[in-house]
Amino acid sequence: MAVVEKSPMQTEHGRDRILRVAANLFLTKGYAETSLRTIADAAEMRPASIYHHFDSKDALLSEILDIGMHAVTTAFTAAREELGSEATGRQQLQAHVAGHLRALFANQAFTAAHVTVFPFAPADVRAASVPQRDEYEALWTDMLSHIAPGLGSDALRLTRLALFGAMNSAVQWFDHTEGSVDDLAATIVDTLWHGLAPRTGGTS
Amino acid sequence: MAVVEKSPMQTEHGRDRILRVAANLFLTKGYAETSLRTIADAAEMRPASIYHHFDSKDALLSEILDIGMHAVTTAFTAAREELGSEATGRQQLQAHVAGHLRALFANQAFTAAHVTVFPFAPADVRAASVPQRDEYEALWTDMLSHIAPGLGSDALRLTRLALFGAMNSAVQWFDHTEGSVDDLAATIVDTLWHGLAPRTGGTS
DNA sequence: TTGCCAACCTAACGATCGTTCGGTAGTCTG
DNA sequence: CAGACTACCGAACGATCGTTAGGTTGGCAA
Repeated sequence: MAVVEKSPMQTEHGRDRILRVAANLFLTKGYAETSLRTIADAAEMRPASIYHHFDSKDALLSEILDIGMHAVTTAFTAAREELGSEATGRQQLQAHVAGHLRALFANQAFTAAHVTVFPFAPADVRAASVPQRDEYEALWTDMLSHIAPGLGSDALRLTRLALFGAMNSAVQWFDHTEGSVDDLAATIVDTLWHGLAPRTGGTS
Repeated sequence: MAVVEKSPMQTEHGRDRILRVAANLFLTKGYAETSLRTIADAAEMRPASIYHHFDSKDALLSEILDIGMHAVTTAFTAAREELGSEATGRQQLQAHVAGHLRALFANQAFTAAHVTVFPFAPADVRAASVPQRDEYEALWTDMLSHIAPGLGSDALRLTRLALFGAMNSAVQWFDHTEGSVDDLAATIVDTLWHGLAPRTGGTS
């Protein structure tokens, strides 16, 4: 599996280590703001050594974005296949939100980098990632249009963007070692499903 | 009567022009990715001239962020004062969403820069903007907690983040010269207010 | 043992960065 | 007219950037 599931042990070597520390630095400091010398320091190497594993700084970022988008796409299709055909719309939504969140927390820097780093990535790198991003976006749009068929195209887009805004920001404040990711998913879905309108006769 | 429009005409000079072109460049290309030479080119100046108006590149960014946050904060309080005390929760929400959106489209680069540029701004600049950001965030949290008193603190935060995600992303796809900003606000509020659940039979 | 190759190193390259210094026009004041 | 001030400019500074050239090392294969 390309998905990084190793714990960040000191035993990690070479290529994988570069990828992990670079992803974290790109996420927290930004792409242009992170120099190869900083990456090399964090990976306990010299800058030149990075070029033994990657063609360029751009290629390194490109691979990081690939890993991240692959992780969430895999999570999405896995959630879909685990759902029975009799699942309600809300159950489908919750399964996919939980899948996205789990992928987000399991591969933090790789997936989260898409939110913050992508917009400012060099044009070449950005262009290479666009098809994967569009594909993932389409998966969500498709699912949402099925479970909420009454929504217009603007409302559909806004719902997706609002949902992504809530999910992706969670990585910045939610402590997944304390709280349950499934509970978080339930809260997100619950809020989005019922809306803000005063509940007339809700249970619990 | 003299025309007092301050549209971004070619007649714009010096300081204001630097601010506007820099804000647009920071928004589209990123802070570190935009050099002072690029800004100077866009403002039809030489790089050294910028230092006649601003102490440093950081100071320039700091002022841009200030302008943007001031615009949305002003829009928020203006919307609140225009509301009568008998306004429903939904009317309050809609007025503030419309205010935020109008401020966003009127000062595009300045306000939008907060979304994309702020996270990677130099630590000093970021620290200087944090209080204003927190203040604006608190305005929304406070309002949301009043119009949806049933929400827990996590749900409240998620609602705010989802709302911001929807509103702030609009700047990237909504054409405010064609569609009405008020209609957009209505769509956002409608979606968030009623939720995704199949509507039972309520009137508009 | 010899040869090879992946992994890493030191040292330096040219380019670009933010910034500074010392000017020069134009305009307003007295 | 002299002086001051605003707005801008040309040219350069040191620092840092991504990148490359040319080693050195250790382990495995034959």
